[in-house]
Amino acid sequence: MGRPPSSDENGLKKGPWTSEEDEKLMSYIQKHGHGSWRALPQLAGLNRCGKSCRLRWTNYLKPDIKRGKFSQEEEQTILQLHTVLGNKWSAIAKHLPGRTDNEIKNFWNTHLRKKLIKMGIDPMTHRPRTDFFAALPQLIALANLRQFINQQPWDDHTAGLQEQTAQAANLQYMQSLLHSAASIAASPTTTSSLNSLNMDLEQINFLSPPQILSPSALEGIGGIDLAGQMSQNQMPTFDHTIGNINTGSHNNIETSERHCSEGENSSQKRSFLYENSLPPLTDMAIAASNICATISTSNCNGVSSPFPSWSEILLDEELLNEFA
DNA sequence: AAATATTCCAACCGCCCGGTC
DNA sequence: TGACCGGGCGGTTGGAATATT
Repeated sequence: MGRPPSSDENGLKKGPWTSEEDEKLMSYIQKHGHGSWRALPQLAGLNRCGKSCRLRWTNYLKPDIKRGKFSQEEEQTILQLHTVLGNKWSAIAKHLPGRTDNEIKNFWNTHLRKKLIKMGIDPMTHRPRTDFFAALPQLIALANLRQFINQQPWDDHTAGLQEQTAQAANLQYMQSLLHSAASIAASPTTTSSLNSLNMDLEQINFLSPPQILSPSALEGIGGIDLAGQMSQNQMPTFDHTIGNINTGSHNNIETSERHCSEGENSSQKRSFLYENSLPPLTDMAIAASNICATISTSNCNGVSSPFPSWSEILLDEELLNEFA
């Protein structure tokens, strides 16, 4: 692993360390301490630069280094510290005995960062991502879950359970909507103020359940051909056998798009939906705001919904406190 | 079974900062 | 005061290992 063996312009070796080199470095430092890193290689009989020796020692050879998988506690600690410290890996490492900054940095980049993105959280701000599209699969899935629950032939014994489940689904659905909306409102880069957001939200009540989002309902939103990109079989479904929601994951979207014809700006549109190619958050916030505007001029005036409007949800103090 | 893609992580790179002269 | 040096730091690279097609 790492780099191929090579040497720099001074003839100093680069690349992976051999066990012989490790042994030389360790025995020298154990006897004399590292002292001046620049002088160390010559004194220890190593054909390496001092910097390389220092990195090898601090990241790998130091006796108190803990190796292996990160525990749940360590993971939580890193997440919490990253919220406060950002990419200050050495500062974070000080709170994790035995872990090096390099190891923490790698763990962040390979695991935690991706994990947060999958959860719809911006890894840099630790806030929910400020776009509707990131939350769209979850929103659609929750809407469909609700419909699924309502359509089931429940008997008297399960009616109570149905009601509770439906309430839970409603609550979760509204919470997701609220999160998305609040993120946009909180974004310093978005152009829509809370007032205009409320206005927009009132006008997109048609998205409230129990109406199920179909590809045709999504067609044309914000000039983005979602219907073409999310084919019917990628729409969220409820897995009856294991009780899981198939949200029509980003991977599904990506796969389905390979079979779609490439329309104008299709690659640009596609990038909107990719989990791992995140567009700038500012763009997404503006796009979301544009979508609201587009919807408000083109859809469902006067459609009544048994559910509270988004603005009603937003203005509900009790709910706000609960979700705060 | 082979080809291809993705993940992982040790090691390197280059910038920056503080200490010394 | 500015040049130099040592060391620390975050970001990036690239190849082995592993997973997927």
